[in-house]
Amino acid sequence: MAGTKAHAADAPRVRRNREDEVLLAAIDVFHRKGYATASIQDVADSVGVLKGSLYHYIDTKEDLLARIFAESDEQSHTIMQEIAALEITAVERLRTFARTWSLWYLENVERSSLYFNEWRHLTGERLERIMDQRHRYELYVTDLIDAVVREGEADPDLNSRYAAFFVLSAINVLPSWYKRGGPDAPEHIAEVWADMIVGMVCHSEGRRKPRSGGGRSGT
Amino acid sequence: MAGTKAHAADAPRVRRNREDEVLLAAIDVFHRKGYATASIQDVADSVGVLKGSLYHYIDTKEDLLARIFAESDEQSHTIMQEIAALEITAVERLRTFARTWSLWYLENVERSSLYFNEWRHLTGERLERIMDQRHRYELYVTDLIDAVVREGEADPDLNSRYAAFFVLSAINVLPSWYKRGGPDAPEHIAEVWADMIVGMVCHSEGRRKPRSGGGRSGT
DNA sequence: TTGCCTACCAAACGATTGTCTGGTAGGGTT
DNA sequence: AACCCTACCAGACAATCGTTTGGTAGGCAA
Repeated sequence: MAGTKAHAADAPRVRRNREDEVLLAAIDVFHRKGYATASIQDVADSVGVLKGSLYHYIDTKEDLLARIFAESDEQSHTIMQEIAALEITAVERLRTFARTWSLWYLENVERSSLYFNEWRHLTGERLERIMDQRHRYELYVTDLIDAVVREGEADPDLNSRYAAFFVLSAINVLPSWYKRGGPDAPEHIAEVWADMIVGMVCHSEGRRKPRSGGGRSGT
Repeated sequence: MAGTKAHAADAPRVRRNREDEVLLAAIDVFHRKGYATASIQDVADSVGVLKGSLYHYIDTKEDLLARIFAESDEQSHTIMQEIAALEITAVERLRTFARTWSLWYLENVERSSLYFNEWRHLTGERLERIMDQRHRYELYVTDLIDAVVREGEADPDLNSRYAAFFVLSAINVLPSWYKRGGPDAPEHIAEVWADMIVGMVCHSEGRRKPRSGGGRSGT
């Protein structure tokens, strides 16, 4: 209960684990200046430490970026599992996917902006892993939309691959528009976004059924 | 007819104006490596010139980026005027906007990718001009969607600002997905994209009318 | 022929970069 | 008291960066 490292728990309460502090500072700095433009110096300044000292916690600058991404990957994996566990219609699954995901992006603007804008700066195996992850997302959404079509809730002529791109685009760009402290709560925006996405997929030429009352419906 | 500079016309026909050559090389290099990561050296290598020699054509590295953007701005301004000149329904205007714009992005992937990914690296007045332009686009699309609502082709409860974001997102992200030489022609993709966008805006709760036969319809 | 202008080379500049090395203060363990 | 380990400092490292300067080959005009 006192944390994994016993002696670290005695440090002043206000200071979290220094390693986390470095990660958080890096997220902020990389988000504001861009990974390539931001320097290790900037991150060190933000933490309040000489730049050389950072190498006590990280191996390289790219390693710092990769670690941020790893955290994001972890959290997104959790979200995906939660959605997968729900027993609901394909349409409702799509809606849940859109809403949950939009909300997460809105609540983690910096992290998700980094994920979309700076992934090019990874190299080798780490780059491949990111691109794999991205590809799996596309497939997941494509399958989801195919399922919606199979349920008869969308136009059978809908190109599910394109539709998936469209849906992902709309969600992914959220963090680049959103400014914190706007008039609308993130929850509200996420709801609207989910509506638009489901509407876009399901609008098919007059074939739409009324929205099933929130519960599940038989296939 | 021999070009603006008489003596330049005698240069080997295969070599275009060197200034254009520099711009094209910069577009390619900045697109591949990112503005911050790419060096003036890289651009010079691509042109086949020492890096110092580039400063015969440009003032600074940022100036080079800004000049690329200026070209893009010019072309987009032309497109906007062409669309504005058409006398068509708001829905068809939206569709035309989406189709034309999508197509332009698909045919100018490098240029438009730069426009979306590297605009942060401009400073001062040039940055402000870009952000102004961006803002004007949002307003234009918002107004367009309001017009669609006023025509009764979309749900009156539709939040036109959000819908505009959504539409712009979907279009803007196109160049980051598209790979040249894929199975589908850019024209086809643009058509599909326009359909999805119009569908998303117009799907409003069963109020949709059949698509007006391509011509104009009275208000 | 003389002179100018364009287009480029060759070489250097100061600044900044990511990273490494060696040292050390201080708390914890033995 | 002796030792070790973590967390950091101080300072240097080579490399790379954008940019500048001075020079020059060659075509064009007078």
